[in-house]
Amino acid sequence: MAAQTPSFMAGVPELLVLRLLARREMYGYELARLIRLVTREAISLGENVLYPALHSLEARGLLRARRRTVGGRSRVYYAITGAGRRRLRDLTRQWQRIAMGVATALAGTGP
Amino acid sequence: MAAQTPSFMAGVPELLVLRLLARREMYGYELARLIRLVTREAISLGENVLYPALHSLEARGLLRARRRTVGGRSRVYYAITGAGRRRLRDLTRQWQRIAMGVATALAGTGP
DNA sequence: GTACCATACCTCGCGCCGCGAGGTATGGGA
DNA sequence: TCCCATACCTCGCGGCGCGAGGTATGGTAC
Repeated sequence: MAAQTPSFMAGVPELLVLRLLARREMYGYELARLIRLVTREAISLGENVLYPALHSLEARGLLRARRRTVGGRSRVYYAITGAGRRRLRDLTRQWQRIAMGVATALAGTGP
Repeated sequence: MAAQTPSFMAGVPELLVLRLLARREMYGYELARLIRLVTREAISLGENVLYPALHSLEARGLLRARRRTVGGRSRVYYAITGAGRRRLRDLTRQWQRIAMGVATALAGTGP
C-alpha cells in the first residue's frame, strides 16, 4: 500500500555488476568494495543484494563462475559472457533513457 | 528467481508526480500526458501505475485531492502538500545520488 | 592460545511496487 | 448510432532490494 522508501535501486545492482565485470574478472567481495569506490560511496551494495544477484546472473548465462584459491583464500570469480555484454548494452541504453527523462522533468522551470 | 526486465522505474512515478504537482494542481489523466510530454516520450506511465500511486501519495498526506467538474467532465485534482514538498526534496536528492553513482560507474574506462 | 577482526561466502522472508490485463462511465463528433 | 477520447478504477503476479540472520577461515594482537 504505502511506499516507505522507494529506493531507485531496481536493476542497478545488475547494471553495475555487468559493467564492472566487463572490465575484468572479479569475485563477490571485491565487487562490493569496488562499487562503493567507483560510485564514491553513493551506492553501496550489501552482500545480501550482491550474492543473489550474481547467482541470478550466472543462472541466466550472463556470467560464468569459477572457484579459485588465492593466498589460501577460496574465492568465486565471475566473468561476463557474450550474452552478458549484450545485456549490458541493453540495460545501459534503458538506464540512460530513464535517467534522461527524469533529469528533463526535474529540470523544468521552478522549484 | 530470474530477472526478466529490471525496469529502473522503482520510485520514479512518485518522484515525477510530486515534481509536476509542485508546479500546479492537476488531475490524473493530465499528469499521464504531461509526463510523456515532459520526458520526451522517454517515460510513459500507464494509468494502472499512475492512479494507485496517486492514491498512495494522498493516503500518506503528500497530496490533497478534490473533485471538480470542468466542462461537464468530473475530474479529481491533486495538489501537493507541505509534506509532499519535503518528500520531493528528499527523493530528488536520493535520485541524484544514485544517478550520479551510476553515471560515474558507467563512465569508467572502456566498455 | 585465544580473542578478535577482516575476509569471503551464503539464505530466508518481508514487503514494496511496476505492470499487464481487465472494467466502468460520459461527452462530442462522424 | 457508432466510436473514440476522456477520465476514473481494481486485481493479481512476480521481480527484487534489503534487513537480519548464519558459516568458515586467515592474520594480527594480547
